Amino acid sequence: MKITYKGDYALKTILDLSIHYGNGVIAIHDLAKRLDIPVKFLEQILLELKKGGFVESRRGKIGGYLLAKHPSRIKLGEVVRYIDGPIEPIACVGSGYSNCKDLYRCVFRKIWRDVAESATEIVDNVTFEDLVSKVKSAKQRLVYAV
Amino acid sequence: MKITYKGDYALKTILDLSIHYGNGVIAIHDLAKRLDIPVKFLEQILLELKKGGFVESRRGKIGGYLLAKHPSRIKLGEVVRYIDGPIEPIACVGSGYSNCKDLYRCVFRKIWRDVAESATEIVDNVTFEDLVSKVKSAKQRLVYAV
DNA sequence: ATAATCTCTATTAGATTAGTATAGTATACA
DNA sequence: TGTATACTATACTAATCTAATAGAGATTAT
Repeated sequence: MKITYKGDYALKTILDLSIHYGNGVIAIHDLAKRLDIPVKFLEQILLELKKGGFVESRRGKIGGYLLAKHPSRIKLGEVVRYIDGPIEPIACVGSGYSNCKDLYRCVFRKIWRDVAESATEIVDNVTFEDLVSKVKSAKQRLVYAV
Repeated sequence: MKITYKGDYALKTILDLSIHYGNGVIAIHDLAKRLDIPVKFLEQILLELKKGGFVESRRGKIGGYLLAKHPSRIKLGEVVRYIDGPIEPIACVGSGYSNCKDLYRCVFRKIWRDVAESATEIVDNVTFEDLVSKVKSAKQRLVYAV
């Protein structure tokens, strides 16, 4: 399991769209500015997120992007798996490897599977709605702190 | 957290040496044959494991490698961290990032830390002695099965 | 001496990743 | 109906990482 730079920003993109959920579309230009990454790079991320069914787009002059479903219906784990692949420390955990040749590997596999399961349990138990409320309460604390 | 090919074989190397613990040194040639990887590649792995204090070596004609400590005193997690780096899904979990600039990142960081902690708990709770006994009982089952 | 073994560093080939470039297509609106 | 603005799609590049190879050297039993 490795979250890439692209994956990291895919998550931040969805979080941003979650925060602005219900306010219509958001232009990629604004999104890129807030996330502080190149527009062209973000384009690729958004295209991939669209293919994955996480976001929708409107073309044309007042076009932009918006979430394809309510933030409460998008799990953190789903997005991670879609962008950065299976949540496993090594590529031998999933099915298709059950008849592994060497005993050594098998001894480790059980452990990697445990690790993958515990990680999955964590990230599949967090929705973007949860994250939005965390962002909001963090902002709240900031206000009081000042 | 990503176990590389090299890391995978570093673990298998230590497991092999654990199985043969107490029988003196093992020549790299034999090890490479059992693990089925190029000798030259294994050399680098062993050199690194030596630097990490996991194995010792004897030079000269009847030289070879052996574990530097008893298999019960080597945790799986130690070796993983030494060869493949910190057990984190993304490089923003450890200390040194506590003053992160953007709120977005902070919201995710807590989760990546949770993931890292649960993975660490698993791999730090397994010693190579444990793995050896698993290998042995697996072999036992094989015998009975035939 | 010499053969067998470990030591050390450099190099290469391929894959992955972040980022850039460019030529489109769709739509609102004057 | 023209045009500005936005999304679509694919190709390309530079940097980094990884697996693997190469070769010269150091140590030790016999």
